[in-house]
Amino acid sequence: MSDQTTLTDAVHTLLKRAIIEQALKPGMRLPEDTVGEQFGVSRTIVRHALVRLQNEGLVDTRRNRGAFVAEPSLEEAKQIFEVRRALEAEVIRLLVERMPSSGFDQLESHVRSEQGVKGKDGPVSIRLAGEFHTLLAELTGNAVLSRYVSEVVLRCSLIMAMYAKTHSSECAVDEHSQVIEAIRARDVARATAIMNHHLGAVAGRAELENKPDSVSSILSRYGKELAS
Amino acid sequence: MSDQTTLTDAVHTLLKRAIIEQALKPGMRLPEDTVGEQFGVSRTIVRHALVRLQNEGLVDTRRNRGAFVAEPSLEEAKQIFEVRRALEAEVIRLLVERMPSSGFDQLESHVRSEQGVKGKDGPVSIRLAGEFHTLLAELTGNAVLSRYVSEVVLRCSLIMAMYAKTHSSECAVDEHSQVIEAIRARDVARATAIMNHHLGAVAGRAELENKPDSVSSILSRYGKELAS
DNA sequence: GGCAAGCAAATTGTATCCAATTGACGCGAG
DNA sequence: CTCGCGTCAATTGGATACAATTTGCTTGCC
Repeated sequence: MSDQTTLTDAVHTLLKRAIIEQALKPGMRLPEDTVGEQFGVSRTIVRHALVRLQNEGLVDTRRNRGAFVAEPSLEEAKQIFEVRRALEAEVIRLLVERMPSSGFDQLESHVRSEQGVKGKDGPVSIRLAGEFHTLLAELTGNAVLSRYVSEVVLRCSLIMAMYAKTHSSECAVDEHSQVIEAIRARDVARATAIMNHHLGAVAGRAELENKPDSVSSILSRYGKELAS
Repeated sequence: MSDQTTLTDAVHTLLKRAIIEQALKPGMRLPEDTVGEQFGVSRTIVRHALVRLQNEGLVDTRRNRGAFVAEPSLEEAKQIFEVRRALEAEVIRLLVERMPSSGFDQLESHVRSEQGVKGKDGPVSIRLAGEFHTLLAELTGNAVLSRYVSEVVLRCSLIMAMYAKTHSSECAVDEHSQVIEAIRARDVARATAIMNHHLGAVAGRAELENKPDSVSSILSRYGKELAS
């Protein structure tokens, strides 16, 4: 997968990183030829990359209008967090049951990386916070689960980019350590509780900000009057 | 989504149906221009559809080699069932909590459809059995969850196509009814237990059939002798 | 008879080209 | 002054053409 280095993969990866690091902000347009000439490839490539990003829920495309960085509505955000909670609970259950031998080392090493950028709210911090969860999922050895977790984590990054003022990474790192410890102690209930609290805090921080809901979701409540 | 009727969507849908109904069997090649001229569209469209199918795990593509209907290994199959169990457990939890008003009617109506084709092991039976689970997921109102369930259900259909002699739909229909009843009674534990048993039976049936494993996975056990 | 090198066919990877749809601007009527 | 309509630029949707890579087969050599 990684060495299957077609141009489409490269563009896809770059765009993905640009989106989750908030270089490309939600709602921003992504014209195919602009992106294409930026990377020095043709529209065909960009198009394929955009199709994949759309499947991952990171961009929305509207027919004959173009692609935009996705703007998840609050409703969508809730759904994503709901799924994420369920998936990560499964991850924890599996890890308590069968954490690979080098697993804890990798996790602790990652947490140290996170602590290394503690305080800075830059893009690196955001990416690392997400990658902790992705790493956790990969350690289950279940590629399907890992892919899904990766997707929802990325979309959550996008949500935080929209609805949270700051990523507040300091509490996250602590909770990451606590999760590791609970898993090491084979305490499913505690690990799940911490994880739920962790995600709940993140989700709550997002929802408390009274950012305007997406336009389409607002108008959908008024559209019925014109439906006849 | 449905009225965004681009050609890519159409081809994607058709190929998907052809695969899960086993008209296209696992391992079968899907050359872009063959498929293209079959549907009367250009390779561009087919390629987009194939990219999407690959993301859904229904086809494998190898660089400069082409696309093949996926042949999930037993390992992959186990992973998919693992994720499916977790996702469907979440579906049940959510439905017990917030089943929409017309939900039970839709479910019972669907089960009646399934009973209508009872006994026939044709493609229709396979599709309906899967759609029950998809419908269940859609009733949660969570589009993300619904999409993931839909994906794993489809991949499970593919797995059954490879590893199970018959789809044995008669027990499935019964268990579907039992799940509905348990949800109606708001009994999460029972509903989950039935669902796990249901999926376990399906998975077990797949593994007990000693169908040949995928070629690469078989040969990997013999390759060592020639490896030097 | 088996094996390696090389050639030819098939298939994908990428770029370019034409057509169709959309949004915006400007003009004129009320 | 505002609203509706027509034209036009911009952008995507789709098809075709060319290049690169792989595969299988043929051929010649050992």
